[in-house]
Amino acid sequence: MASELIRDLGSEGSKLVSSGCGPLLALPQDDTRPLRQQVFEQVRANGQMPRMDVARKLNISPGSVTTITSDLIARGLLQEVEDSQRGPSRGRPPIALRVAPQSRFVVGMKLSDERHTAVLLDLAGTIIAEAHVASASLRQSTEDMLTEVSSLMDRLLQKSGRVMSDISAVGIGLPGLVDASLGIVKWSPVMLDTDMPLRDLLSKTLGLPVSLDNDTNLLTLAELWFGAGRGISNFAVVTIERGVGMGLVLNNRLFRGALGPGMELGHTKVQLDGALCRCGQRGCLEAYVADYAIIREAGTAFERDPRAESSAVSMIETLYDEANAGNEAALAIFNRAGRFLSVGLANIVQLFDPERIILSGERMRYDYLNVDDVLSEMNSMILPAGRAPTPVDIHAWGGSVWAKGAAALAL
Amino acid sequence: MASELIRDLGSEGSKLVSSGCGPLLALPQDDTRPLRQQVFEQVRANGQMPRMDVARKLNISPGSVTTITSDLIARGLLQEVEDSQRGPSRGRPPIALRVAPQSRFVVGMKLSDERHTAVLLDLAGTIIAEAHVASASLRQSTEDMLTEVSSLMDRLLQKSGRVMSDISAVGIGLPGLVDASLGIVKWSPVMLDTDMPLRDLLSKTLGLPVSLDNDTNLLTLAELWFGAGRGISNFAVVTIERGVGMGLVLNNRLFRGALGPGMELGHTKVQLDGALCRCGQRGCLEAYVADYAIIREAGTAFERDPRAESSAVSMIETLYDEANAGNEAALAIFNRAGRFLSVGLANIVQLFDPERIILSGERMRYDYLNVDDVLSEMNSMILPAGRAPTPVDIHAWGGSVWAKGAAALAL
DNA sequence: CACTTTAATTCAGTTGTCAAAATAAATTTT
DNA sequence: AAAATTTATTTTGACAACTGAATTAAAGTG
Repeated sequence: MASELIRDLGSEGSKLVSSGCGPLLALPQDDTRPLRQQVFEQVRANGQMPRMDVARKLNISPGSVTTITSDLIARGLLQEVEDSQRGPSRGRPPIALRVAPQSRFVVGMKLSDERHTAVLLDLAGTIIAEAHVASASLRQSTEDMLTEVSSLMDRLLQKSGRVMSDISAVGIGLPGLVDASLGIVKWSPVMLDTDMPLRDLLSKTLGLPVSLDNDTNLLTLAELWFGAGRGISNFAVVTIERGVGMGLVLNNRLFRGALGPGMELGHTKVQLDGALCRCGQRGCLEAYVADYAIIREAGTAFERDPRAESSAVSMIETLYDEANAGNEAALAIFNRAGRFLSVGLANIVQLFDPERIILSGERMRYDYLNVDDVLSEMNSMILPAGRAPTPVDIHAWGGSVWAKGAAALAL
Repeated sequence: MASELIRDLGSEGSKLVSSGCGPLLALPQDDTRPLRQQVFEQVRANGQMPRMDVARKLNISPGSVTTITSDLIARGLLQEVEDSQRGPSRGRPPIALRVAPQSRFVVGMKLSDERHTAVLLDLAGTIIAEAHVASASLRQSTEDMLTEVSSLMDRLLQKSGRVMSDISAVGIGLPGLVDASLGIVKWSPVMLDTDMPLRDLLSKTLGLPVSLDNDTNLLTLAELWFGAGRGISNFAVVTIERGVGMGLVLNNRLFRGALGPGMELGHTKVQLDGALCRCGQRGCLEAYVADYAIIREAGTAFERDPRAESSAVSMIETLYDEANAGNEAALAIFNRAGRFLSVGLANIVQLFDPERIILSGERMRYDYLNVDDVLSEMNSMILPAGRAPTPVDIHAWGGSVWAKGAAALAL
């Protein structure tokens, strides 16, 4: 049985003569963006920079920069900065370039079960306007979703005083399993339908190009574009919300995984035959760290009916207050969750060796789990002991961050 | 304390106006190999292919292919295939191209504590010759190592009838922590010295360009170039030998991690406060799956002195025989190791979502751990349950595979 | 034998980039 | 103040890489 699977790699020598060697690079992998775009991205990344700096940074000749930038300026994508204040220096003063703020706009949206958020950004990444709309119900039909997105868009345009034709692209994120390349929502907690080609539907409804992705990936993109991930090539973003999610940036690009719905840190196993997870399996990280896990523990410890309390959040807050007041049992619950989180983070470090880990989520959550303890425990679990500890950032975000990531997706 | 770490990402909006957005692409990362090399790699990957196919595959004009290939042929790197047998078809028959087998050679070496292996390959990846030399002692001084490598090279040249100047490059792999980009051996079980710039020393000794890397990465490269990894963009290679290691290919390229010595699957935690690992921590995967862990268990179960047996391998073999003979305790030991291996593999899938996992190691090892059980258990731990199971290949390799990977490194 | 089909080559033309010279705008030196 | 220096940008001619269309080559088909 099993031995049929086993092939002997060493004995293939004779076949190789005709079959070649080396990776079968399936893709022409045109990673080389045209220089025009590189120049534009360079200017956007720096906010503003003079032509010579662009030339030096990209290792191209100043002449090329002049050619390219004059073209970009003519198209209205870049503009020269007037003031360009600078200290006393010799030589002709450099004229900084920046992305023309009013040239194009993109919209980012985040759909959730409570309310949808949208932001309008210019190409420089500045927020021009923001709008919200409450979602009618926890789970919606596709049609209702399209309607709500439309009305959200209308409200955003109205607030900003722009019209539809000012918008170049829309990025949209929602929880669940999303195939970003095909634009299909395989399953989402906010949608009734499954396997829905939502991107194309939205694109037709709005009359604009739409990008679609998972909300965790969006948050990762937001960190890459606007947050602590800028300038870092490899990092992981861990979110703790209802579940535990992860986004990964490798080589300055969001890594979406190869086969499936992406990375599921929450269902990484941290204990064989461990606590029962809502996914039905045992020992998942989520079964120790997520809010329902904490509530479950509290219910056992204090014999409370989980359904007696009004909401999960308030229940955890009550528990947290008790822990702070010196209740040993409550404290133990949070400590245990923190220790398992340490395991999960340490495993990420062992497997990926990222330059940095960014913990992202509601501020509250990190107060619950004692951050310092989690980090020191995580570092104690990493080998070799002597290595420089992987830095961990903690970002508590406002509601619009997801939407900003969605806009980045569109850009 | 902790709260100082916490920044509010959402409130940074005002600063962004001048600081730009988008990833700070620090790297000029000129990923665009010259077209000449792309054509060559295409031909090498396919073994042989006519010019028109190259043009179609790379989306370049046939004219360019003619220009480039005639140049490559003139340099002796490519040659036309005479016979080019083909079925009846209309039109001018294509003339296939292949890598000229005798044009250049590379050498791959694998250093270990028992013996060193070297292979001589031509540019098409065919093994021309193979040589071994026993290593004098388990751990060596750098000087002794250089001497041994030299004599290994001499023996290889003698066997193949080539001279030093026929060789273009050398790739060398050894266990331990290796910084491949700097060519420095930070620590290795086969070397006495640490932080040794072995690559440059070897390069000076041999008078050839040398590449150096960790042996697990080498094995991964071997899979990418010659094995099951060809044509797959994202996969993981898991090795079970003395420890448990992993190599990762992302986007057709070996991923070496960002900060440290790379990926350490063996010290991934699969159990909080679990079994003691030789690294001093608890709950490492290695502490359940590695041979010393199995021996330790056997010692406890049967009250055998681990030092009484002659060698670890023979002890495990004895235990395996007993398990097959129906000894419940022995069987339980292997089953437990297998279950923890399942956890480790499932975690890789959850975090990376690779297209495929390749288990690589001595054939024996996989007979011990019941492969079918491990795989089905692994799949049962992956979410969502409905997804297509990640295929797992098992490769038992001969001794020269590592060395072939080293040669790939050189190519 | 003319015609079709496919592969490979030739060649004029386009494109993108660079190196070097020229120009511009400031500061420092004389 | 004029000249020299320094740095940024633009202009220019040259070059190398690649393309597209036409051409040649080598087979099969009717």
